[in-house]
Amino acid sequence: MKKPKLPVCAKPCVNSKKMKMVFKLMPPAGTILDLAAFFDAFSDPTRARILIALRGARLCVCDIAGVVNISVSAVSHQLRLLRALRLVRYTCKGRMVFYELDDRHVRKILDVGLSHISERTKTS
Amino acid sequence: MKKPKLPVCAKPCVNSKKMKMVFKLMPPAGTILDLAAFFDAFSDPTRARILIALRGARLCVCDIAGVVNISVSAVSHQLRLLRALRLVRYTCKGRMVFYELDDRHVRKILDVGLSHISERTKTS
DNA sequence: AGCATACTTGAACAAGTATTCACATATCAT
DNA sequence: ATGATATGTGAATACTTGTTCAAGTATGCT
Repeated sequence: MKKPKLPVCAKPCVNSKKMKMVFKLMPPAGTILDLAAFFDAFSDPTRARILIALRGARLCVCDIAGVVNISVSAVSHQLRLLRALRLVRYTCKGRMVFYELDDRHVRKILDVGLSHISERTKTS
Repeated sequence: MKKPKLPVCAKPCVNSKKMKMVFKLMPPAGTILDLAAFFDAFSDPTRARILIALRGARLCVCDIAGVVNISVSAVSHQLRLLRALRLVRYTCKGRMVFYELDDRHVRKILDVGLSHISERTKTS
């Protein structure tokens, strides 16, 4: 009777100690989803333009539309998302609504992103 | 004969000096597109998990699939995108390919994003 | 009150994309 | 060489999403 082979793991490369260690470092699923949603706010060119514009000054919806060169409606839709994710804050003055970046993280992310881009274009 | 009214701007709120000033601060269109594409890499939950996993250690495709709990094929497709955007680097060891984060910006962005999330969840 | 302005919102369509499946390539073991 | 392992890739499908259009709220002006 042939001695049965030792049960070889179907995928020798997986289940390594390293993998388990990394797995333990992973944040909970909810955190990852929030993180992805947070970055998603920056991932659309229109929203990126809006955020960069707001990095320069506090602006009303109308001015944002002008700077970004897109319809007021489209801006409003995007601002709704940015509001929900707490990337922007707003204050009402009569019928006008002024938007600004919500906190330092947003500005920091924009800065790091922009410097990443400028370094990339320099080296390639 | 009635004196004609001064030509009032159709939208009084636009064309303000502030808007023009902000407009001049805007980076060129290409830069914005690159920036959005860069953040887009972080905006998918799967890619976010991959990047966070790689923040913990250098991993082969198989291990990434294990940690992220998704098919190897799906991981490979995402890695292709991450490679194209230069967010990850790889080195071959035989038939295995090890991936790691490409530069400090990527790690920094993940860190700032995670701290944004943790502060948000604390205050709300 | 009546009208214009500033902004918001819901529905619908178009465009983009993440995953799956099947197959291809390449390396290692026997 | 043969088979198994590790990864890459093209096509197809299902899902997501950004913009537009039309209509709705709310504030200010005369």
